[in-house]
Amino acid sequence: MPMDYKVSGNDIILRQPDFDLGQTLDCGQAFRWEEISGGWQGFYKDSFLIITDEDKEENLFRFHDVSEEEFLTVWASYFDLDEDYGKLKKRFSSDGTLKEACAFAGGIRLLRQDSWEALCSFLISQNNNIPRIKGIIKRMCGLFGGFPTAERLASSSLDELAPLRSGFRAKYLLDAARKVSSGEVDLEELRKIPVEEARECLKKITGVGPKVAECALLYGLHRLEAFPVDVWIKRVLAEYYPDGFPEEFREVGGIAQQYLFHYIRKGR
DNA sequence: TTCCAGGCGTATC
DNA sequence: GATACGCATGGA
Repeated sequence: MPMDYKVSGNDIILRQPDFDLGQTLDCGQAFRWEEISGGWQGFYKDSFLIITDEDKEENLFRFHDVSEEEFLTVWASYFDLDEDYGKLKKRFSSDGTLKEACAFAGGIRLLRQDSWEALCSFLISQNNNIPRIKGIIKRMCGLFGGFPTAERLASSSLDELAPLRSGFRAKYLLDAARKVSSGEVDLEELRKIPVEEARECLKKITGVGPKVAECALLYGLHRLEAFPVDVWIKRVLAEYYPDGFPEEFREVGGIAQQYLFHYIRKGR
């Protein structure tokens, strides 16, 4: 499916069905986006973006002050524009619950986030709520002048992280920073190896259990077979899938999970 | 005031 | 291997 976009002055105009900014950027997968008039602003690594709805009827979006090269090399990947979500949703529609979830919020896309940032984000997410997760990450970026690299974080102390008010999670961040910066956990390598091995490798980090490992795999490494189960997904599984989640969707279970998560929280 | 939040480490059985 | 409890913080 060729990408449908054009250059407009300093901006890029994209035509993209199956894409809703709020549903995608505020559904608990990424925590560095904030709503502005007509759209959203946020970061991928150090790249800043303002993206607005250009024409909702026509599925048009405006990427502000973005060169064609930056659009193609950074944002097209970040927003997963190569994936045909229409086709995915069609596939999911053979299941009644998933059909409902996709009908409720069919504009969700699975972002291809930075692996290190996603790992940190979901370490912070544990036993926490979304507004506070955002607050902690915002304070972290403020403290370090952008999202800190693993190396930078590894060279800091618990005292330095105190202003984050991240509670017991601060020590987890430091352990992750040490193991990633030393190469003991090689995040990029985890894209290639069998998912079960990648899971076990991530769990070497203190504070990474089953849930955080799945989130790091899905949101940071785009391992679509990862299926994070939190309290909300537990409710979905208990209520709608008492015999287990359908095996036929397992290879893209992470995307299905994203629709279901949003649906159970906001959709009924 | 008490409960809960995209859990995990530890102790105990 | 299963289950119970504490953990930092702050909003509801």
